[in-house]
Amino acid sequence: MPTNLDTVFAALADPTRRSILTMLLEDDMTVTDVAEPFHMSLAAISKHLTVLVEARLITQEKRGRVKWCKLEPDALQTASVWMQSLGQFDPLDLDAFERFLETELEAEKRISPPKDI
Amino acid sequence: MPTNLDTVFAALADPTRRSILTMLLEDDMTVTDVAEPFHMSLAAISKHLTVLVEARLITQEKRGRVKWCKLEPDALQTASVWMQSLGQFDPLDLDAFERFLETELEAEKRISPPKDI
DNA sequence: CGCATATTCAACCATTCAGTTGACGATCCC
DNA sequence: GGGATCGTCAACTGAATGGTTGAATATGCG
Repeated sequence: MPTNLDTVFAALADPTRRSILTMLLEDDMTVTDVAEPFHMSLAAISKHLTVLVEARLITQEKRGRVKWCKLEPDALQTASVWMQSLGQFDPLDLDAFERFLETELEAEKRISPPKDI
Repeated sequence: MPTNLDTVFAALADPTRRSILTMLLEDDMTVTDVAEPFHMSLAAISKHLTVLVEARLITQEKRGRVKWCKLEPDALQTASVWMQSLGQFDPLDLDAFERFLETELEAEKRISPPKDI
């Protein structure tokens, strides 16, 4: 019985799925539009999207022939808080947290969406 | 060529490994001590520890016969910042972030260390 | 030295995962 | 109705994962 954290982290462990999430950060997209930049079959992308849905990282809504994919960032928060608890600073200590953010925003810049990360 | 985010998230996707990390949050431990609460072979735990080392989530240092495992939370930060960027709030907006933490600390309480999560 | 402890290695097994291809069900539109 | 498009399903493959057991390697100690 995989827990929520299991599925969320497993979903995030794949670079294709992380790319999809960053693409959806910009806008909602249809399944074929999501698949377009990748060199892999539509079926493969469809499977990736199912993984993201089951991790509750996205939702899908069928309108007519097409299915729209929408980022659902709430599921990230449990995982994010879990990770912060390992970061060994008190999440309520915002001073420590501000220091953490200052040092870590450099690292973020090194991450370049929408390509594979 | 798996990237850092690949290995970090993959490492976090396993509940045994997350349990190990929370145990190490309390104190450094030897390999056999880490293995003790789990119902699985020492070799299995040794493999899990290797995964955590390769994700740079822990370090190991051999002193005499025993090998000490130490939490290395820095590797979490890249991943954590990546997740925050998906959370759609500006990490520098601490007001928004404080609101986020208030609502999410409940969720954290539902996570009970040191058992399997 | 010789034994016990600590950890890893090697080989193996079952399961899951990421991808493919081809067929199929919906839906839109002429 | 009939053709084109959108998306999933089913079956398959190869590789990775999580676990086992038994042997091997270090190291500490009497």
